[in-house]
Amino acid sequence: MPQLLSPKQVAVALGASESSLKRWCDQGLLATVKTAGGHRRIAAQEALRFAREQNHSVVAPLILAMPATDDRKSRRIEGCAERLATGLLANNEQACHAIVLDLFLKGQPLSQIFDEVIAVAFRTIGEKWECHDAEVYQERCSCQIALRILHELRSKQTEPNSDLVAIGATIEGDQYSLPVTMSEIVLRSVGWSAQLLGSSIPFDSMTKAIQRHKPEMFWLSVSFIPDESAFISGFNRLFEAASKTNTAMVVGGRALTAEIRTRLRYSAFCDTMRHLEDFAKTLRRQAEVVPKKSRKPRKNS
Amino acid sequence: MPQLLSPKQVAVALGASESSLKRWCDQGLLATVKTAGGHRRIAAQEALRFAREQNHSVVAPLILAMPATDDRKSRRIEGCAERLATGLLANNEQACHAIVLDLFLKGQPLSQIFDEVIAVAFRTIGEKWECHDAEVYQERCSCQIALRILHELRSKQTEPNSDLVAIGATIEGDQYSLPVTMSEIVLRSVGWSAQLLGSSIPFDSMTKAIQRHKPEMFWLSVSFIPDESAFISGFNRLFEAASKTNTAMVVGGRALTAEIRTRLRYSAFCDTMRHLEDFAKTLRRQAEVVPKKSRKPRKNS
DNA sequence: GTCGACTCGGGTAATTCGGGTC
DNA sequence: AATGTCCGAATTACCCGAGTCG
Repeated sequence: MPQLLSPKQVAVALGASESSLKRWCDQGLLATVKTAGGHRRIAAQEALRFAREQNHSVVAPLILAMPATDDRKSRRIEGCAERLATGLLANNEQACHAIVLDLFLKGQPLSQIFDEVIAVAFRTIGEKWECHDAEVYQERCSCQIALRILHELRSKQTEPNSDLVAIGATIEGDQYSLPVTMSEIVLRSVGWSAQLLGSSIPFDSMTKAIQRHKPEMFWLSVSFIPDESAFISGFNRLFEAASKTNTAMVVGGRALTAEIRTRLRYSAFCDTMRHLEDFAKTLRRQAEVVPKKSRKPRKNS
Repeated sequence: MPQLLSPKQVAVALGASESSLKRWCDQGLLATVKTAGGHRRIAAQEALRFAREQNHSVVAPLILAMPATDDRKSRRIEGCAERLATGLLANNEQACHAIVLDLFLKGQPLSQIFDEVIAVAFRTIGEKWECHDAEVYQERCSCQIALRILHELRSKQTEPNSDLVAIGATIEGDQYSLPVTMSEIVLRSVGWSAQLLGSSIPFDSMTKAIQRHKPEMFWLSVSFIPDESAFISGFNRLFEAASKTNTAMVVGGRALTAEIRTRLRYSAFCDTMRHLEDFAKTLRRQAEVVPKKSRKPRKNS
């Protein structure tokens, strides 16, 4: 059975307006089938044929070529993770781009896209890797693609001008930059001036950063712990330093097992990006009620 | 994914009249696609390319995905490295962005921007770090900013559709992603379908990638060598595998001292991005003379 | 059955076409 | 030789109230 697309989907795929598409259909340039109610439906293959024939270069052939950009799947967030994982492993950057950007433009909260699509996709890839169904380089390559997508999302955010500053990092030896980058974007999306230091930062340097910038929040994404005892002592020293500047310490990451957490001191532990988002919102509201130090006046309030 | 612009949009972006634009398109100076009704559509990347190489510096209000330019400062490449280093250390992302993108827009070759501005700036930062004038986190943070700038540059390149494939990576334990990312962009700028696997890839997995994709080139950026003898033996095994698929092995990076190089086998060693660019051009010309395997016919020849 | 998002027709304003001239 | 302006016809984009889809 042929894949049927709505006029709008084909329109965005071809980079044309819906009206133009309508005309083209009525002129017979594009074969359509009609629903009982008279709505046009275009077969994916037909759209591709038309694209090649007339336009020769399509804006987003991926939307047409990708499996099941059917209404149900593309609109709902479920299924996207699966399609993203497939796209990443196939090294189909355009398709991956389209999936995530679509969700973003549809108004899905970033935290949800990260938790339910990107994180899930990488969990899938990780499982495949463990079963030797995927190569190391595929996983790394997927990270590169995801990182580029994240950077694009970030560039679409409004520049934060809040006086609430958050600083984030990963610990020395932890090279997983994806989660910590997602955290930065989520924090920026809820009005924080979030600033990612980068991956693999020694605790000493984090301390320096806290002392120098006195942020309202410091977040640490921990995906890998090279030396557990060194981590615990280093982290707790960092917590001490953060207390002195009234900096909330937030931690997260899959390497923080319950067992390790019992030996850490922190302001909040976040399992997901949504948790982080909620905590950041709470903290912001509180800060607005109790202004501190040299707070600048806000725009309209 | 490639954004299509109308002739008028491009005309105002370039500060020319629509008629001139029409003529340029018909002359073949600007690649266009046509709608079903015969209207021209120009890819944003194509317009950017044209602006860079022909219409240099006559770009007025490129509000189309490029930041406003500052003629005074950005004209000469000298001094930019210094300003970039200052901007990076001050964590002034916008300024850094403007410096690099201005040079790009003015038509500076990417290889030159990388060699003479970005690399120099990071050398400066490295020196400051050694003198304890800069913190580790500042260096890492600078890398984050630079990476975002590189990703933006990459997104402005025309999508490679060459059948010359290059694959790149850094070795396991080498986390310096800046140089290898710059290499990818340079290769793409001279018509290669360059594909970065990522950082810290085991030799075994590189071998798999070569065997699976049979690229015309494999490049390795080596900024750090955890284990010298393991590196040498691993690399030479990789070279063997590459020979079997007729893949040119290109290496570069500051960790490759003359002493180590004597114990390696490779097709080319590149000290700078310009070297890499020149080598890639040479290889491409050769490949065009001696077409291989299932080479597709090129557009007009 | 409700509901939000989408699509239907059709009408109108804005662009773009090709070509000719300045 | 190259650019900018002007023209009638054709094409495209945007808008609206009613109806359909999921």
